[in-house]
Amino acid sequence: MSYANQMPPNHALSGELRVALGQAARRIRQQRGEAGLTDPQYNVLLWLTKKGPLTPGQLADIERIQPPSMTRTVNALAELGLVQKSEHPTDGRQVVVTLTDAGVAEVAETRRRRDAWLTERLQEMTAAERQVLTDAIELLRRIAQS
Amino acid sequence: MSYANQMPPNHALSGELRVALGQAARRIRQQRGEAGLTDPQYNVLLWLTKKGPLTPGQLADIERIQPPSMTRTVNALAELGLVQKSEHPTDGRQVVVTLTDAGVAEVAETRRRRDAWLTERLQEMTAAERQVLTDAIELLRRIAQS
DNA sequence: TATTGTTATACTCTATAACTATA
DNA sequence: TATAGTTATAGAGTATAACAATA
Repeated sequence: MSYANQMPPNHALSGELRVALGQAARRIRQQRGEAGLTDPQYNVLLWLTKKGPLTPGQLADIERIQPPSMTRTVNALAELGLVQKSEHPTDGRQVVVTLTDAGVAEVAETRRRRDAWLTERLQEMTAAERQVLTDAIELLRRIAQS
Repeated sequence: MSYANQMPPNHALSGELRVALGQAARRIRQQRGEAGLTDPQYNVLLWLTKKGPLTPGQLADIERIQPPSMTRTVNALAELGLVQKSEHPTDGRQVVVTLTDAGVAEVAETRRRRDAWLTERLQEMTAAERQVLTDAIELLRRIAQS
């Protein structure tokens, strides 16, 4: 058997990609500063920044975690004063999560700190390499959302 | 200000890449089958497959976690019968972790199961898109190892 | 009856601090 | 005294099951 005129088997790419993704993601995560927000907490603030107020259920769907997990994360952010929970105007079952001013400021500061390390790594790369990663982002999003 | 003749600022790429990486990695992780190994457990088996017997300390270094965390993972694998802990031949302080036959078989089976989902996603992509991800793997490794 | 969110409970990963055994 | 590994303890994320409130 030969693989002439054929890409390497997808399962080989799959295995390498999966391991590389996992290790890169963890490495980046390790760069969070002391006393910084955890990954799930920061992600929630990012979504609120991007989409405006959301319910816990919507946040759980976006992050693909179960509602009880999101309850926990939102409560932690509320205790930190970074988000505010309020009643839904028309549906008494729902809760609306809104960024506070402190939350907005925290997003800016945390983003700066957490991206700093990765930005340095990217600056060590060539423009062509950065382009590969730029192209990969869309594909990674597709994987994440499927 | 214009960005003509200039890449998007690296910090913008950094933020998008970080989020996309994290979400893709988590999505893939969610695909582990029931009763399958956890990520850290599987990673240890992979390293042992690749490098042969290692000490807990070496495994902790490779995975960039603290020794107590690795002790726990190795013990879990030992209880599952997938690795064996034995004395170091010359240094009584050290421990040697070796794959058992069951561990070797488990690696093959777990790899197959965990890669299956991602392989499907890759097959939905074009050859050019797969090439982007193939190129990205090396860059992700560089990020992970820096 | 269905939906939204929470509480209760449990498991895993991770970390730091303190301890044991060996070099 | 330094190193390798473990134990003790704690914090965070995640999940499922059961419950309350509302639609």
